[in-house]
Amino acid sequence: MTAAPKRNTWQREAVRAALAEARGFVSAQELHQTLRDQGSTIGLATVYRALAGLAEGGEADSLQSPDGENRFRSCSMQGHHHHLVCRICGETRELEARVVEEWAQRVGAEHGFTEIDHVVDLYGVCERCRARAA
Amino acid sequence: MTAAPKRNTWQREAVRAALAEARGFVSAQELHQTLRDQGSTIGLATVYRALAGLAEGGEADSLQSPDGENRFRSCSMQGHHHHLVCRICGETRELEARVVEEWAQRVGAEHGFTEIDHVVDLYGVCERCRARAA
DNA sequence: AGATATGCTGAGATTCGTTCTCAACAAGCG
DNA sequence: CGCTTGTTGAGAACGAATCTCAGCATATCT
Repeated sequence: MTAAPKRNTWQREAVRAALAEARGFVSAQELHQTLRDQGSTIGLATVYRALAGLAEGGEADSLQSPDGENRFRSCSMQGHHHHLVCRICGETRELEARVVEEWAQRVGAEHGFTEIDHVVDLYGVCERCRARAA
Repeated sequence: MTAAPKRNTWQREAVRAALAEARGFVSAQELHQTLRDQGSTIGLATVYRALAGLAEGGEADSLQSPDGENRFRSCSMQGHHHHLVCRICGETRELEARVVEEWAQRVGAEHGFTEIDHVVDLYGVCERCRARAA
C-alpha cells in the first residue's frame, strides 16, 4: 500500500484543537498567534503544514479572504458543501446546496465544459451582529 | 456631488485596452508584462491602480486565483453576474444565475442572516482544451 | 525498555504578489 | 500660459506562504 506514513504529534493536535475552538474561519497566522499566546512554541511553518494536511484530509475547509489570505475552519459535515459566513463576527454555517450543484453541472454542460468544479460562498450579517450594530 | 476628480491618462486607456484584448482572466503582472512587451513604459503600480479603478467602476471583474493572485477580466455584462472559467486556457463565460440568487437569499434568510452577498464561480475544462488534452 | 531510522519540526531565509513612498510630471482649468 | 492637483513610476516596504536543513521525536523493531 502507498499509505502515507503520518505521525501523530502534539503540534498537529494543538492545531486541530485550536481550529475546533475558533468560531469561524481563521487564518494560519491568527491560529499561530493564538497558539503562541497560549504558551505553545509551535512554529508558523508547522501550522501551515498541519492546516494543509487537515484540509486535504477533509477535516478542515479552506477559502481565501478578499485580501489574499487563506482561511481555515474546522469542518464537521462530510463531503461537499458550502458556507454562510457572517462578515462581522465570522460565525459560520455549513450548507447543503443541491440546487446549486445541479445548476453548476447543467450550466457547465450547456457551455461544453467538463469537470465542473465550483466555489459558492455566502456572506451576510448574522442576527446577533445585526442586533448589536442597530 | 462628491464626484471623485479622475483624470484621463493614456496609461489608464492602455490598461483598459489590454484588458479588453485578453481572452480570459489575467493577473496584474501578466498585463503589465504584456504592455511592456508592446513597448509601453507603464509602471507596475499604475497597472494595479488602473485595475483597481476599473474593478471599482464595474468595468472589470476581479477574482482570486487559487494561488492567491488577483485576476481581472474586462466585463461587459452590466450588473451582478457570475463566471464560468476554463481552468486550462482561461476562457471565460459570463453567466446569469437567477436560481442561485434566489437560493442565496432564501438560505440566508432561513439562517437569520441579512445583507446577503455571495461568491459563485464555476471552473471546468472547455471543449477546446478537453479535445487538446485527450 | 532501549536502540534506530525516518518523518516532523521550527527559525530564518526566500519567493512572490501587492501596496506604499515620494519626487517629477502632466491633465484640466482659469 | 501658468497654476493646481491628481497621476505616474522606480524602488522600497510589506505580508503571506513556502523552502531549507540540522536537530529532534515518534513509531517500530529487538
